[in-house]
Amino acid sequence: MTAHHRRSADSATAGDSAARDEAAFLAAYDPHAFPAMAVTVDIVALTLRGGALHILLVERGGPPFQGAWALPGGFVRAGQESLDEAAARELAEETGLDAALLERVHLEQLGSYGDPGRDPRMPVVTVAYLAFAPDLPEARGGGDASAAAWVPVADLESGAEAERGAEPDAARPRPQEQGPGYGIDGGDSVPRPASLPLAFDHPRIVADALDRARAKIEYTPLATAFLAEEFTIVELRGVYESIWGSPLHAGNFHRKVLSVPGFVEPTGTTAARGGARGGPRARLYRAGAARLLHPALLRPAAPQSATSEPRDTGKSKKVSGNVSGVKV
Amino acid sequence: MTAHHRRSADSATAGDSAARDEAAFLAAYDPHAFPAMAVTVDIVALTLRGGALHILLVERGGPPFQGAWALPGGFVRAGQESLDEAAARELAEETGLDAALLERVHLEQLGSYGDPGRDPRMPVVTVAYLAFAPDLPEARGGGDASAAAWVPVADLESGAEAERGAEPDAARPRPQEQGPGYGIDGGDSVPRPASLPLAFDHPRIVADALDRARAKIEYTPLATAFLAEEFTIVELRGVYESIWGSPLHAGNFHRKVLSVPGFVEPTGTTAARGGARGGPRARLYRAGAARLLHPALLRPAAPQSATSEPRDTGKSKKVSGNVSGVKV
DNA sequence: CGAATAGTGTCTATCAGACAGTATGAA
DNA sequence: TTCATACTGTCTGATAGACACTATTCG
Repeated sequence: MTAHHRRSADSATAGDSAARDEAAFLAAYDPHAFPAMAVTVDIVALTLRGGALHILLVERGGPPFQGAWALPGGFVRAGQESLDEAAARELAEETGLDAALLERVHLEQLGSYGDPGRDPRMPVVTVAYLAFAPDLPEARGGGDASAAAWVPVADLESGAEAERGAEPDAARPRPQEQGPGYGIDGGDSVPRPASLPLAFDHPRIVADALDRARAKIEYTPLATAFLAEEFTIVELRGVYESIWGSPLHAGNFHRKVLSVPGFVEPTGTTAARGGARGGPRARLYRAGAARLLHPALLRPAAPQSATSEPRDTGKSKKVSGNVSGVKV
Repeated sequence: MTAHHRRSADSATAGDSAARDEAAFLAAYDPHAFPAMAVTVDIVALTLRGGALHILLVERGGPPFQGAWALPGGFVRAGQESLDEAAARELAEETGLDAALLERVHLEQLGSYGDPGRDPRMPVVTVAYLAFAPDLPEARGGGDASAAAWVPVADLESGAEAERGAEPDAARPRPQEQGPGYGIDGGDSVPRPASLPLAFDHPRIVADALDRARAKIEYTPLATAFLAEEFTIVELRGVYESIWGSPLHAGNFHRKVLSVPGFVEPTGTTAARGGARGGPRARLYRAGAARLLHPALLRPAAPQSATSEPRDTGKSKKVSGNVSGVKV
């Protein structure tokens, strides 16, 4: 990490190795001796609206990829903020949330992307972040002309109507109540590239983010980050079904959640109403203290194709072997 | 991500929004309109030597942190290589391996670190990588004066004798055959910062890498990356015991490994000799085709402290909430 | 031979999933 | 009253872990 390497930096002070005073070294130090490139953060912010998984996107106002959708993000303020801080700042700017609501958002680093040519203008490394948010008010955009909107994730992965327009949320048939909320990508777990025209390499970042999200709610209680402070087990099941894209057995899910220590804790109260067409009032729960689920809530096994190769979080490859399609 | 943001870039061509020709846009484009910072890759390369987990480190030849150990790494060649390629290149340079051996190394991205002040010279973002390697020949160093060596991970996490010297592998009591190889950090899963003086924020990177490694071998067959092409079940168990730091039940482990489809496949041959002090010749196996283990080989449950909070891979936090000690 | 080791059989507690059953409350 | 719904009971198959046992081979 950093610049501890014998190349440019240390060789610049090569004959100077006896200088024990690091302060003096740093005072005489020339930061421009290092190669530099642009560093940005990009946020894959997910939320549930009307039982369907949505992602926060912005519309590009200028080239390249003018008119296409892109992940919200921006430059890291070098030397002034950490990567985590930059991501939190960008998310706040883009959503227009106040501190109270942002408090409930889960934000974690997803990975970095730096292929040459991923931005046609110049070399850029982006550090992608993944955010889980409860249902938020409409995005306000960054304050200038660019539009920010919550877009159904299904529109990104369902190939079809993506081509025609890609207008903000309001301009398309909102899947507000489209029956059960599950069905992100039909359930097959092989990550497909997004088909709605996303700028840059954002399709891959989104695909990686969804993989991570699907895996993360297996062994952490982060599914609760999509819900209000108090929620019912049925609502929690809806989160899993929306993100995994497949229905779960109501009874078994209920018992399983209650059996995992620290996952949820009862509030003692019940929902104001029963189900839409009758039924008892569901009990309300809060998120528990556990940071990890033991035992985990494993996804229903994907229809495995002999040699399993379903979910995987994080890119990986064999070094210098053109294995698995990654050129080295 | 990238530089799709309304700040410097797009505003530089603000009145120009009718310019549909992206080629023309890019020709007239000034890359220096973007803020830039240094980007490096750092490698946490792990291997097993004599039943103990080792990490590849280099000794710093100049300030800052002169004389301290650091992770091998270097600058990303902006625009010329991907992050993965940069990591593979640095690993090859540092280990002096030829392509044939590098072929067997597993390399994956770990995460990025960019706190302000992590390098006293200037702002640097590093993209950390995690590598699993079979027992490799002695590191050769980068070709110049800096020393590169495989250091027992126990020396980093065991507080004690770390202070006194931190010489390369040969200069200290080699734990070549120190009984069973398990015992990285005594078994408690709370990640402690490394105590051998590592430069920069490398202690945290190493801690994150070990967490990732311990989790990764649970649900992937990557433990085989630490072994030769053909191996016995007992050797495979040694990998798990060394990385998890606790002994496993030999019989149950044996049956479990063979029951996971695609984990290992028999070669039909047996080892040349039986155990050191007698016993049948063990059968030899190759790595199978599976990329994920189904079901997974879960770690023995850590002695949980009521509200479990053991293993966790990947940094995470609540936005703008000073929760979990991460300052925002 | 004696002892250590590779590998297997068996028992038990736990867990996931299927199914059925009960009580509640909106229409 | 009807019927969808929240929640619980029970059974079955799979799995993890503990223990015992056999067979092999080095010293």
